[in-house]
Amino acid sequence: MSELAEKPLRADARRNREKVLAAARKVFSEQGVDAQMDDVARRADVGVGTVYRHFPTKDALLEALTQELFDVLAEHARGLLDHDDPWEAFQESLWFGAEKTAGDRAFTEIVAATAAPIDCPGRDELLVTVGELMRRSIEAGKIRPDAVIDDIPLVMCGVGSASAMPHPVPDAWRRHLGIVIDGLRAEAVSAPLHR
Amino acid sequence: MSELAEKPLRADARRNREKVLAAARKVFSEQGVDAQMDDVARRADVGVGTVYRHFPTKDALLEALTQELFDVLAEHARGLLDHDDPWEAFQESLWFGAEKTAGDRAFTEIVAATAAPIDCPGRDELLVTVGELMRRSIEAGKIRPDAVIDDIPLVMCGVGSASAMPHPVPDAWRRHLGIVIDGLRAEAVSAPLHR
Amino acid sequence: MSELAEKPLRADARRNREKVLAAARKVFSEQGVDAQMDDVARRADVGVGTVYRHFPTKDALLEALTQELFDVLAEHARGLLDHDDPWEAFQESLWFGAEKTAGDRAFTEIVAATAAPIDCPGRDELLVTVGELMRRSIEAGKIRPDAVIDDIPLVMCGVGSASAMPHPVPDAWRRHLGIVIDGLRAEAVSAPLHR
Amino acid sequence: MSELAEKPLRADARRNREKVLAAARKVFSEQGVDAQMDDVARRADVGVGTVYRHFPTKDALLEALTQELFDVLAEHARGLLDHDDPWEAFQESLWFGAEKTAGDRAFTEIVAATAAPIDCPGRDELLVTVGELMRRSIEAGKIRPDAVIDDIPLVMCGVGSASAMPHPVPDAWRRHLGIVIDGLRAEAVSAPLHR
DNA sequence: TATGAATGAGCATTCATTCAT
DNA sequence: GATGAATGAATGCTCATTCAT
Repeated sequence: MSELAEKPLRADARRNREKVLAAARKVFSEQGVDAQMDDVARRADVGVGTVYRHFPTKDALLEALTQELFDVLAEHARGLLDHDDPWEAFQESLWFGAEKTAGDRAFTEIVAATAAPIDCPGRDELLVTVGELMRRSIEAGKIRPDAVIDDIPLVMCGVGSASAMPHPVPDAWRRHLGIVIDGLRAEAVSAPLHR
Repeated sequence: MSELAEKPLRADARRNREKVLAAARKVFSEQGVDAQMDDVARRADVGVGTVYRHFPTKDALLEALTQELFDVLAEHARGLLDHDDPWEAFQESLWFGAEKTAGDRAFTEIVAATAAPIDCPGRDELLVTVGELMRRSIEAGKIRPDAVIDDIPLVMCGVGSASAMPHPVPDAWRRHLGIVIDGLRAEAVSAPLHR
Repeated sequence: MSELAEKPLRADARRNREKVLAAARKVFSEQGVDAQMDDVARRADVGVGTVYRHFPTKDALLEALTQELFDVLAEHARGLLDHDDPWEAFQESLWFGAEKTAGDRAFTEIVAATAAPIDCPGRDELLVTVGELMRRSIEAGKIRPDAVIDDIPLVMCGVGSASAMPHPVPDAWRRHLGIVIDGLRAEAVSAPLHR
Repeated sequence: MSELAEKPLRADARRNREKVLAAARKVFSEQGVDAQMDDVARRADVGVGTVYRHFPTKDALLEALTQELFDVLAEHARGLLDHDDPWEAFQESLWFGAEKTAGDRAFTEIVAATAAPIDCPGRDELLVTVGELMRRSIEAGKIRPDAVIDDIPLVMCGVGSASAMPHPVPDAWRRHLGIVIDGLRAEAVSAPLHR
């Protein structure tokens, strides 16, 4: 925890790193991964050079952003492992993830792997944790037994795409998630999946 | 069908147009909208000029591709309007659409509006028809009454993204669609949507 | 007249050649040398191939056009050699040339050599003839003795540019030519040229 | 001079901007407006990107070049407004303009409007000033009373074309201008212009 | 260290010319 | 011969990344 310490980073440097990340979050979330590094720099009110000092490539920046988001989600999900009701916890993990994610164009593009194949470290960790909540919910008879964790990312693509629809409907992603959750309930099974 | 008659097009021209369309279908579906026109030309085994003769801009080509797909789906959906069981018909329209669409990167990017705002004429027509099937299914008590047609495109984004996942699971999209359909059933309602 | 005969050319072929020339005249004179071969073909109501059958390259076509014009001018100038008053004849040759030439963008570009260095056969012949009229006028004491034939082409550039001015003034070229002619008079000499 | 202050521009940036302008001046003046941006960059010994950083489009660069030239001419002409003898001043403005302009292919093409309709801000200002010198000269009985300012640009086309003639004669443009000036004298009038 | 100017490979598009029908 | 579709080199412009100040 301290051995690894990657140079404490001067105070102003850390501040700049944060400014860049914040700007990048906004810019990429609004314009998608095709947004330009110059835009990020401008939004952060620093020179491009500074952006590159902290993140060696555009992909690295995107990865940091993605990682950061996955970390927040994973952290939250881990907290839910202590929840009494796994089904409640599972749902909450989805709602939380959707909330953080809906309307983030870059994130959606990356998750849909539509964008360049950026490594999503943190993704797997999140999925493992949510997968555990899922397993418990299945065990508790709340989720259909044939559901698997890989079903979840696709849901998130739907959620993410909501805000980009031609005629965006507010809360469209909430409707979507609601439907999917209902479809995941044990009672919902009409036929085994993968017909 | 005959009134508009846009010049019958010489036999070889039509053949090339088809070659270009086929190549574009492959290239864009594999690499997404960022694929290059030169790639399309190479794949079609023609010069770029030929691609441009048939489609004045890259966007026009993409639009043609999209339109074409929507047309197939709309046509199919229209045929389903005659089906006895609207719920069966509705499901079939989704399965058909998903089948045609799953794994098509460009289409997914466009539908998720992640890509440049390409006009999707045909999209609305498809939605109107599927919307009608939906309405009838609701009336027949098969689909939850709070479902709306705008819920569908989000599903398709999930379907489309399936093949692009880091560790693609075969039939992932089928599982996804199965779950969503179960979530759309009238019996599935657990709480009104849009909590 | 017959020995040289470059293949009599079938009637329809000759007709096509004329159609192409007429179209090219219009198109290039309106749009300048950057006009496209396809435009010429469309205006002539033939395929590009036909244009190329008669003129192997764009430059050849442009050259034919230019030649044709120079021929008309030279022919006219030759006729003026018989005129009694060389000064009258000289002026007439200029007015005639200007009339034929004013407003012809391509011709002006070529004469101003602004355009690709197209060979102007015929140009020299014209200049020789007009030069002779000039010489006689000088001899007759009408034109300033220090004038030379090379002064004339520059005048024609001014004439040609008139119609392309931002706010074209009708008859602008006539005013220009009038001024220059007055400047060429023997009485006009204020100081030797080429100060 | 200070209010508009368009960012002082770093020393190296200004230097490069000058290098680009100088290169562009040479390249376009030699090869005309069809010269390539890459050529300009190569001549300036910078990357194309640098050219584009300073001038967003080729047209903008051409416009800057043109503007710059017009500014020099207008400035010079304005200085001549103080001259005692308007006729001397008028002539001087023409000689000065011709000197700066002769042999500049791009400028000639633009002035002859042969090239794409580039805005020539500055052109009007120059003409207004020279027009004033002209008016005064007419008033002073030195220039023919029927001359107008619009007669001047045509002269300049002749001047500009001189260096591009097939067999360029040194000082050809001087001869041309000398003739025209003589034609503009009040004594030169033989018949009203625009016969 | 921060800045933003410089770089140049990359890509969409045009158009003279060729050639199959 | 005529047609117009096919070709592909050429060209303007972009943007991730580097580097001088």
